[in-house]
Amino acid sequence: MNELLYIIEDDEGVQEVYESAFEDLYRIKIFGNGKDFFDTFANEKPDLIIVDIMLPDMDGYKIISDIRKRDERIPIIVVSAKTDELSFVKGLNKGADDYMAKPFSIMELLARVKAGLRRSNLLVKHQGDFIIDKNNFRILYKNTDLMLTPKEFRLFSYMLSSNGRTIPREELFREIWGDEFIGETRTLDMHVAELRGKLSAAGANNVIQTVRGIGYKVES
Amino acid sequence: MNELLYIIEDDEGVQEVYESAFEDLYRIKIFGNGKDFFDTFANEKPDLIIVDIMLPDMDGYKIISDIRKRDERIPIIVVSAKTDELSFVKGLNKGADDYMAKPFSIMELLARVKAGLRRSNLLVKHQGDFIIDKNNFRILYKNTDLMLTPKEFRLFSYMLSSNGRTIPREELFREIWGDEFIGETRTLDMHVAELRGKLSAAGANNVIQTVRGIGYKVES
DNA sequence: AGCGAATTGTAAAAAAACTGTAAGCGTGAG
DNA sequence: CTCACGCTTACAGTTTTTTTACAATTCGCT
Repeated sequence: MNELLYIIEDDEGVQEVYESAFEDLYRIKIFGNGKDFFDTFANEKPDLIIVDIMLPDMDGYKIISDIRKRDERIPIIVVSAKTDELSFVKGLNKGADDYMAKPFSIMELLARVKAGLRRSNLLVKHQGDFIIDKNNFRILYKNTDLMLTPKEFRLFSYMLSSNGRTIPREELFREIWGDEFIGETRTLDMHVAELRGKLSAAGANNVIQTVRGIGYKVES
Repeated sequence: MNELLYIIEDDEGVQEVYESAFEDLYRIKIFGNGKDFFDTFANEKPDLIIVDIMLPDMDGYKIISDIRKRDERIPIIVVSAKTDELSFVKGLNKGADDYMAKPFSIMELLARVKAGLRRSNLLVKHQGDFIIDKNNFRILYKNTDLMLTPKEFRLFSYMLSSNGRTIPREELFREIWGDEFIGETRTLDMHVAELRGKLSAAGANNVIQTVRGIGYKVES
């Protein structure tokens, strides 16, 4: 559900800063050098990449252009301890989208990352006839707003994002309700009923199917 | 490679100041009046324009709006010897991006120009009918200063700058109040109420919409 | 096919959460 | 001192979420 960030940074102190900053907000993987990064990058693409320019085994600029050779659009944020503009300009010319000087504030970091994700349109996701608009916490079905409440929004976007897989009730509880695991109650069913109501009101029928004994499934 | 600046300024003494200030940094062309400027402007577009408001043959304001008719995005910096705020406000409303009072320091000039070339760092930002003036911590709506307090200014400029996105309350707390995130209090609502009051007093209605359970949204 | 337990759907009521607004307090600048 | 500003408290009006209670459905088993 959360966006996945790759961070290339060798300083362990700074690594910790990243970890605490993104905790609970995004999923992150931190690489201490360029090689580890590219090994993983070959198999899995993140939603955004943060690169420190000064690295032990590889030039940060080279990393940026290598990333760009393999992928045109993933947002890249350059980070550098150098205060001079030149190093940033160079990074931007290699294909980075944004830059930050060390030391940076957590707030600034979060803002940049969010901006990067927005730019790449990740906050608006198309899923069949549905559009999940995380900017405005709405879900549209063929251009009509389903007018979901916050909980419904979270529930249904989770369902939509799990391509046709049957999602166990337990998983939904865990994801949407978290630890406050609710024992015996019809809460989930109620929300599903609400969703079904709003869906069919918008002309979308049989979107949420129940898989008895397991959970629910959303046709992709 | 160097950026090209056009400067409209009749005073020869001031012209020399510009020349020495920009020497080696940017290419500049200085015009003593509006006619010369537009003759050249028809054929070649600069990266930034500096306009003195008091000119012999033509009203500086008229120049600004004429430029804007022909080009939407070239940054324009207004310069005036008038110390009153009104002339600047007028310039901004005609489409200028920034302003400077004479006499100005070379450093200030360079900073403004640099900021202008890098639109993102501009101290004056146009956002729909609003003008965010970070020089003086004001926000203008169609010629009128909203007279915001510092906190209101920070809050509303943040809201304005997030193009139509729904901003969660949490984010507003984080951005405006920082880490002193106190649990439940109506502080944010109060400031929003204040803002709404001042907005509608200025004739701007329904600018801040509340998105229940999430936060607020400012229509783009 | 019929029965019963487990599971799911639904309506209504209850509880909780959320927002707007009024009133008042403390503080610091002028 | 007085006033503007930022914040808090209290409460009312709504909306959202959960609970309760019961109906309906499914499935294994005889």
